[in-house]
Amino acid sequence: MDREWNDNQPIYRQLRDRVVAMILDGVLKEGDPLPSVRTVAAEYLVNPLTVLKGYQQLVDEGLVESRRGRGMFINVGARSLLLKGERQKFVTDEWPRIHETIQRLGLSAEELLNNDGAAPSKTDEEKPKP
Amino acid sequence: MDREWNDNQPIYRQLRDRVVAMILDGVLKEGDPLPSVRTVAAEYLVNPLTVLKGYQQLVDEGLVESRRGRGMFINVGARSLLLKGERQKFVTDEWPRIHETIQRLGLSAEELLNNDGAAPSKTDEEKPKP
DNA sequence: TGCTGTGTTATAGTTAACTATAACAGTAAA
DNA sequence: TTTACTGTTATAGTTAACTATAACACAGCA
Repeated sequence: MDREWNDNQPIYRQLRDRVVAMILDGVLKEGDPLPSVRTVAAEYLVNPLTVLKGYQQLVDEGLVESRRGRGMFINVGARSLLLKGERQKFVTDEWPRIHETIQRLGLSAEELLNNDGAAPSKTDEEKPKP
Repeated sequence: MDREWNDNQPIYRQLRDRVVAMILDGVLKEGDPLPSVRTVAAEYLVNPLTVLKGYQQLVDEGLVESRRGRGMFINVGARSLLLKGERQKFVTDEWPRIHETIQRLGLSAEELLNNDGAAPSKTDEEKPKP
């Protein structure tokens, strides 16, 4: 049903990324509680410690506050903090490599960015480098 | 000096990806020998077994042929085989996730395409979702 | 108080990735 | 043959990620 887990990345980081995505998408707002460690562990058939590790990462980043006995809650300013940090990280760390790959494969970055997830255009199959 | 290794991915797969990139870029052509296992291991301060594992992957993909005592050589048709396979993999497996991230961060195509690794443009810092 | 839900810590075991060290096996050239 | 490269296999140890199981600590509510 769900695409579940990606083999390229440790689960705890994928968990962290999901929460980040939910904050950016506005699904989780400041003050909202995160789904409990045990709940998530049960739902995704994962060890509670793995979930905790992902959540701890969020605490370390100042995005989430942990209150023993109560739960974990989104901090105020979490979203704007993320918009700065994640943009920075993406643009300087990830995009350059991605862009390189796109060019190497002879794909058009423009086309990919404008397509809303539609099928890729099937242009030249062979295009030997000069 | 070099960006060396990326922590998100096992070294042997990064090695595999580098060779793939060299093939796509035409740095390594059909029939060319790969740099020897021991050479690479020494140059990158990595265990020979790790290099071998990366190379074996290429053999399994039919991109490279191993000749005991001689070396490892790029197969004929390796590049065109890659152009098909890697494009497919990128467009269907990797790009959707990337595209999602870009939209989530509210990044624009312009921003990404114009920057050649320069500083990101500082547009709207806050842009709450509806 | 007792119960149930939170986060947290402790202990211990498995697997994949990586490492060190060494030996084996084939090719080619001096 | 000897030397010096190749790829390959064997043995064994470390670390990070993940797992199972259990207990501890705190909050809130009946």
